[in-house]
Amino acid sequence: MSAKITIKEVAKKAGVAAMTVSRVLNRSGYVSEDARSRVESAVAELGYVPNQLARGLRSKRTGTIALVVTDITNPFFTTMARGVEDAASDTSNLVLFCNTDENEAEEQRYMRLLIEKRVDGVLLVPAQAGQQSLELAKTHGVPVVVVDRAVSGQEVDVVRCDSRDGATRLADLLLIKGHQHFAVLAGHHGVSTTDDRVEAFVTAVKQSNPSNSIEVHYGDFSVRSGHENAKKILNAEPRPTAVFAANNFISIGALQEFRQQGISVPEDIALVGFDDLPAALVTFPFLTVVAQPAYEMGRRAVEQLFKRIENPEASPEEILLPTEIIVRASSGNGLK
Amino acid sequence: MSAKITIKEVAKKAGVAAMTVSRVLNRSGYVSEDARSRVESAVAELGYVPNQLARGLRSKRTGTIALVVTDITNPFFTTMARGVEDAASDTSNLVLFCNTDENEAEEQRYMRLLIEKRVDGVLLVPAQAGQQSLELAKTHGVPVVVVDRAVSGQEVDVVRCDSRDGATRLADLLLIKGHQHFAVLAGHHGVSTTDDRVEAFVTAVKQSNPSNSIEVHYGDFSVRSGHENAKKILNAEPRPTAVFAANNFISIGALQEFRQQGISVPEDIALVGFDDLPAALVTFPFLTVVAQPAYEMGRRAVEQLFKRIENPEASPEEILLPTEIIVRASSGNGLK
DNA sequence: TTGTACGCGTTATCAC
DNA sequence: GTGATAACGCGTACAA
Repeated sequence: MSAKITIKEVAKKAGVAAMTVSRVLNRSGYVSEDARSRVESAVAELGYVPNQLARGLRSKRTGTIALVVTDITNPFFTTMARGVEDAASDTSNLVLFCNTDENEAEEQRYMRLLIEKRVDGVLLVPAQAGQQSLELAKTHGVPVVVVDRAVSGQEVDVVRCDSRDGATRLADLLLIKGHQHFAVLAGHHGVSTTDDRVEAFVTAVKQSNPSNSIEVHYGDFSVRSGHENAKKILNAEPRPTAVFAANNFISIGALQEFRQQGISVPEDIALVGFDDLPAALVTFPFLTVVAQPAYEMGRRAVEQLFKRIENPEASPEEILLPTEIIVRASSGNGLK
Repeated sequence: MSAKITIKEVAKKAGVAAMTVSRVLNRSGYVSEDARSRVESAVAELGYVPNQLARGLRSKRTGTIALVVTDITNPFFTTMARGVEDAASDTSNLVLFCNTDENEAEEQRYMRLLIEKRVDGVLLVPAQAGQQSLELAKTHGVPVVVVDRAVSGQEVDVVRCDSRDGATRLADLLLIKGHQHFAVLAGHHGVSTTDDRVEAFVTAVKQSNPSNSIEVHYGDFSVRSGHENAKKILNAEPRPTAVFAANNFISIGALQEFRQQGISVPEDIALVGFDDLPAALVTFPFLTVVAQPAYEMGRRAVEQLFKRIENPEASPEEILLPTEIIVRASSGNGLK
């Protein structure tokens, strides 16, 4: 247990000043070849590892960013997290991850902890409006990039997909197949992805034919919510023939509920949703979905964060990534 | 953009010394009610957030731990990560996550970065033997708890499941159904979970009847590996009637391959494996598996890490968590 | 109960 | 090219 080696001991061993060691390590300033090689061997011999705490205290850079999501357990966010970590790793940055469970108080608690840690920046999937957390970050000069969801009235970079467009395409798909009675299994009211998807879907359905019926059930982005709201649909009159689930977990919950009740998809009811399941997790690709490029979203968000860190004064950007509609069995062949 | 507030400014505003502010914040030492309340309002008014870098530099505690896994994208590790984060969050600790992709060089690179950051401890799923990383950590006095996999010849805490026991139970299940020709789709040779599972399975099969046939195909814990090795099985002579996949991804790869080739599971071939898929991700629970308590493993590992941090001299413990065998359709009803 | 001096390990600054 | 010095923001040790 070599007592902790500091830069001074390396300096002494190499016969130079601490400052010279620092210059070698950071490739800053001029150092003679001779001194450089002596420092390098001293570092190797002593097994010296610089202390990032001290470094960060002076240089205001910690080499750490944070990813705040609602639940890493959702494969959409897991994939995003992998993209984030890969991109961060390219520049030797490390990533802290936080789960808010869609809870604003938790989000703010984490934000405070992250500010304490002096992270270089934060990637935030806002639990809801995100106002308070964003203010907090701004007050303390911590760069933030919002991911996946939009926020209103905030000057901040956003990397996300166009939920309206995706929802519209799913609606069109179902309308072409002749459906007239729809249901939407939505997430939390007030979250941009929920509101955008619901609004676009409803609009498309109503524009196609004002006498189409459509019921919207809010809940949250969970399997349980999918179950509960699917149950309500089955008792509705007229019973919807096509259902739009606002995310992957809701789709799965609904599918499970339908199966339990002996309702066949797509024969008895068509089902479409947002967010594809990773190919590695699924043996029957079955659900018709709008797939969002989660991995790419993670990478792009990191790139944008680094740009923001480099240039804090640039005006905020909103980056919209393309989605892809993948038609599979669950949307059916249309009404008979 | 309040310039950065320090403890001194809080002190001045409250009319006390910085030290008193520190005492209030850390609830250490005596502080009069009067001073305390003045400090508290000053903190609130200024929106002061302590600097963990400076704090950690003095106190040798950063409130950060790390989780090093092979791939967060594997739901087994995702679930574990959630357990880790929840447990860490209970005591306001933050978690750094790293993906090694089963690569030892990457593992060591991360370990060095984590030492630089002076994390309080590391939870490590060793890519392979883990020797070098563990030595590195020991040299620098960083506590480590090994998770999911065993390591040999190292004095270190380990939290994992009994792979031998699980593999044996799966073998017994298949043997009772009358199978005589087996195949194992294994992971990397040299990883304890691979070796334990293979060895226990082979032993059980051979002990039951020495004339049973069994072929073992090594690869890695990926869907691709499942595909490739499943292909080899189908060409074998005699063709195995029962297959044991060493983890969830291999199971899925094999299942996909069988389906593509028109082979029915379990009618044509029985399939069992390690690691259940989260209920939230699956609409047909189909695979017969040995399920490991990933979430619990994450929590326990954190607890053990904190114990180790508290008491670095205690002798290392190996904690074995129970597994559960879940019998579903994929193991079939036995040979006709 | 409160305050002062000092040091944690590093880098920015300015001299040589 | 290189080094001495101060400073980053806080907590430990001790004194008052």
